[in-house]
Amino acid sequence: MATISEPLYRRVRKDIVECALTPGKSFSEAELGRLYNASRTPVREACRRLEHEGLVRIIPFRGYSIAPLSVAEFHDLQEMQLIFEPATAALAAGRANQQELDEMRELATYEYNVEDTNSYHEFLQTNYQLHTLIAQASKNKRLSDVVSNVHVRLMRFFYLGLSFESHGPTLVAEHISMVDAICNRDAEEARIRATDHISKAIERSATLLMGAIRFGEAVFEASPDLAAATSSRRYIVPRI
Amino acid sequence: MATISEPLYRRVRKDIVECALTPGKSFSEAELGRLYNASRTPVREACRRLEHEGLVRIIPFRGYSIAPLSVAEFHDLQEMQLIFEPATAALAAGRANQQELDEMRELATYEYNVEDTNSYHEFLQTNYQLHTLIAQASKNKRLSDVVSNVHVRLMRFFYLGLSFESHGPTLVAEHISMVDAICNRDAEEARIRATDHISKAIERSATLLMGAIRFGEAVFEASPDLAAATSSRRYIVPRI
DNA sequence: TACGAGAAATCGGTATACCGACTGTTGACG
DNA sequence: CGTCAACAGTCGGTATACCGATTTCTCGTA
Repeated sequence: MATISEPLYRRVRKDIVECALTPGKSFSEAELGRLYNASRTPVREACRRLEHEGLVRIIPFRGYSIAPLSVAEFHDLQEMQLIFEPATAALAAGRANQQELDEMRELATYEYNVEDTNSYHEFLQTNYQLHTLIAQASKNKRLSDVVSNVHVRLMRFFYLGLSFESHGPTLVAEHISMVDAICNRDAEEARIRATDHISKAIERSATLLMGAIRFGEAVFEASPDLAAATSSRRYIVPRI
Repeated sequence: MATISEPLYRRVRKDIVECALTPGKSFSEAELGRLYNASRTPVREACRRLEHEGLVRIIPFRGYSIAPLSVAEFHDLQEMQLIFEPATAALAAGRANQQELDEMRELATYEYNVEDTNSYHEFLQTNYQLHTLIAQASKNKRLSDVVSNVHVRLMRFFYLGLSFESHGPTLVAEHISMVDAICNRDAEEARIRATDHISKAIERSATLLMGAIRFGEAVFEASPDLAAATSSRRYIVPRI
């Protein structure tokens, strides 16, 4: 590989996910190019990709900003998880191969130390890998791409410390329970346990959200999504 | 709006969806630029977007091709529909506003003439609009974006005449039944009817697939997805 | 004739100059 | 003093020249 664009894209994505690039912060192509030592063309390309993935926002003729974090987005993404994960777990139960099952067990047993930030971040990666692997095991590439994207976008919230705090052993137990069902090829049980896992994760983050909204006023945006959703325009869906 | 990129993207997407651009056909940036009277930059941008949406394939340093249609993709997309549509229908039952409900009824009653290709294409658009509207009524923007993309990708198969043939009244009945449940704010009933609708659509297309695979040898690719999926590499999911 | 090395052509990746859209500022006029 | 219009600065959109990766063709050699 000799392209500038691809590694640039990965680096910027990593920095956005880990919140090294502040959510909501606006920037210009030249600025980002200076930061990562690249010229405008690959920067543009990376930004376009990131926009499709919901990590960057583009205002035509104006500029860019790191996609802000909003309560609405957090809610949307978790709602999607609640729909997707039980489905992928059930499919994985029927389709995963032995290698995948082994890998799942390995990833599911990872536990982290609440006190240690590095350990927490390590866990976030492991958690991402586990859920993505389950999605991949569904053998539905298009589906697993979507699930992976949902996780990537959620990770930004987790990197802010929004969730998971002090839930280490609980989470591991839920993961193992889910993976067990998949290993037993029990699709319905896998579906139930995945639903349970995501539901509980949503409950856990709900309480944390309360505190986060206040501290995060600089980071969280004032939910323009909601305004757009409730505006009373006529619903004409465009054709292709 | 004064950009070249955006309308170009829409035009190309339309042509791909309607199979005016042959699935699998390879092309170069310059070629597409000549076809649509645009220079390389906007062409590149449009192609990148389309790649992300699964309508164009990019081979690095080599060139582009219109994403081929494969049985694997068709299967994946329908499987996703079976997961997403019942969920969006249930959410829409709880969240749709009056305008959306009115619009749904209008779209659901559209019937087409089996003999007339124009009428069939008109129906494909209406069908797309209905399903997209239901997704939008879920008030989950990220979810509805995904659902919309699944439909766009499926429409290519339908434009080939792969499905829907001579099922007009049946389809309309299923649509109305689904919309009725949503209008009654009955989430569980909406979920059931959406599941029913998609299941039947999958069954209907299954029989049609048989014939299509043969006639479509030039159009359908030999399922490299399956080969990739079953290859016995070690499953290491990359980190972010 | 078969094969392989090297040259040439093709085409995407990148850098960059230029253009036009949008913003913010400033100054003149009411 | 307030308002609005003209202007200048900033920055993304586009066109294009150049570069390098990949492939293909060709020609010489075994």
